[in-house]
Amino acid sequence: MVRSRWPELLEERKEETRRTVETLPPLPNDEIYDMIVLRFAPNPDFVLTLGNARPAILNYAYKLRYERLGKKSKFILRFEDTDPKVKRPFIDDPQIRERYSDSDLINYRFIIDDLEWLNIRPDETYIQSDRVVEGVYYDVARRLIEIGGAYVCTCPEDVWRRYRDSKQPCPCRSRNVEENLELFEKMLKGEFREGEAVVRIKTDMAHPDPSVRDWVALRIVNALHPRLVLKYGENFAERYKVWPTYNFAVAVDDHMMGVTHVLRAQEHRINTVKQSYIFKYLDWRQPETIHFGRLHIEGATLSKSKLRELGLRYDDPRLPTLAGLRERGILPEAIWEIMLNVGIKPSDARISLANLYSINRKYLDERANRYLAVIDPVMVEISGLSRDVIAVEIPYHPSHPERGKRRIELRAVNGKILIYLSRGDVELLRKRRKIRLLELMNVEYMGESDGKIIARFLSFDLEDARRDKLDIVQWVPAESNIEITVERVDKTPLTVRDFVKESGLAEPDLSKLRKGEPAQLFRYGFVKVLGERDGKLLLRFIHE
RNA sequence: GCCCCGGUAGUAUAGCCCGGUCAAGUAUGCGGGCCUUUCGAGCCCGUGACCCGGGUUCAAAUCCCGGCCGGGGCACCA
Repeated sequence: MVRSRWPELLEERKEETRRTVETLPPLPNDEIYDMIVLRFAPNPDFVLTLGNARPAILNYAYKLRYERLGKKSKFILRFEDTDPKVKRPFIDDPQIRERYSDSDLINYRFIIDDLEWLNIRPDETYIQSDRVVEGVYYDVARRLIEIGGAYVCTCPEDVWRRYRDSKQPCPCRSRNVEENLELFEKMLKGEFREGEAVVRIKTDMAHPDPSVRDWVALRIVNALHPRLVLKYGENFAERYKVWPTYNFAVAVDDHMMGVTHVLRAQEHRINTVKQSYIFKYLDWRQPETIHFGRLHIEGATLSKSKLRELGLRYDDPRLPTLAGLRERGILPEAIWEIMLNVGIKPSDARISLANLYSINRKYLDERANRYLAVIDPVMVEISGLSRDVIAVEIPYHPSHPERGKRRIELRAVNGKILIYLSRGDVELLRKRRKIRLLELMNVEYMGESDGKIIARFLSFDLEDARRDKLDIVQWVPAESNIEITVERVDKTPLTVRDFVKESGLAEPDLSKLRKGEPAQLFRYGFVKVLGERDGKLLLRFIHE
């Protein structure tokens, strides 16, 4: 459904971002590189959130920026899944698992889907767990050991911590190269258990930040990697118990993949320092690094672990995951615009919903056709008609007459027609006495009888309504209409199981919309079609 | 506690590197008006900010110092 709309979507967004992508400030030292290589490196322990959209979009935006400036540029997607224990790449939801089979572990697939939705298409994709199997990190570790830049440390963790805190080297630091190589091979063969041996990078035991002091490059993890198990089986996965730490894998990969610029969140600042030791030892050029602030969104957390704890489906429309926002009716163009707007400042940014909605509305307004619908309907009888049939033709979109009109017919019996109004508008009618029914006629309030509102026909003429400054309200014919239910995400707190729902009636034409398509209900707001349920059309409220 | 980074209107952002053109631009929000057969969109007007205190200078949002506030890091997580 979304896919069928995608082509035109693409065009529109390109038009929009083209300007802004080019207004991004140049990256440091961009002139010394023939090709600008950027990367987005998520951990597949959950789907992407709005927070991840910042590095994903910004990195990709720079790729586009340089390409448009006639410079070669490349965007790499790299899955950083080197901790099979603490950050297991898995969402344990059988319903989701059914949709994706075999070797495509769902998170990897979902992240690619999220990026595709944002129209981000990586030039290259790598998965670090594959590279572990290829031996990439082990090879570099051996080289570092050989040149004395790394050593195997067999101190118990608490013992080492004491050395570190007192800025003293531990005895392992002075082991010779041969011993270290031998110990490392023993690690790989499984002769040590988790915690018994690690490979450390020799840094500076007096470094002011204790975490920089001889940090761990590889360690033994006593857990099978879910992806390797799925792809190659347990026996195979069993062989890989030595895993690189984040900093080691990143330094190795950034270099081997030719990454020239790293744009990441400021929480990684100290990691740049840690990684610099590897670049120096191996005489590699360290990528230029830009750290931007963290992202917050009004009314939600962007912490993956907290989001997971909520126990909701990853694409629940209340969640600030990209999948959730997509379900909710936020368009990828809006996410792009917000991210480009926020930019690469080092300070944190808090996105307000009003802002997000306003940007989203800009794109939605173009696309969404207009429909008549009433919430909490009240029947109104209008008398005084002299025709038997009253027909109106309402354009689908006020700014796009080329989209055509649909015809709505009302039959009068004994000069009377029946329609529905929203309860709120009935109040308006009582108060103002006279009102205009959108595209239809002007009526006057006469009273009530049998729970029915009685009104009298005044005229068809719009000019009369204008002259008398009548309020214009939407209506639905009593004789032909469909039932609708609207799920209000905006009114549903995360702690509540069921969505707040509103029910009403709409003109029959609304049911022609396909699943996933947006619409605007006059004077109500933008909605998205979810499909039919219990004989009613289920809609999701997006925003006003 | 230690170490980094930051602080422009309600929110986001431009300007800060290379002091004057900034009595600070833009978007959104809010108030008002116009337009429109929607309380949507569009158009117009208005509202509203340089964290505080010192210093340097003829001149500081921009440079320096101190304070305050906010964020991040201090893992065999990423």
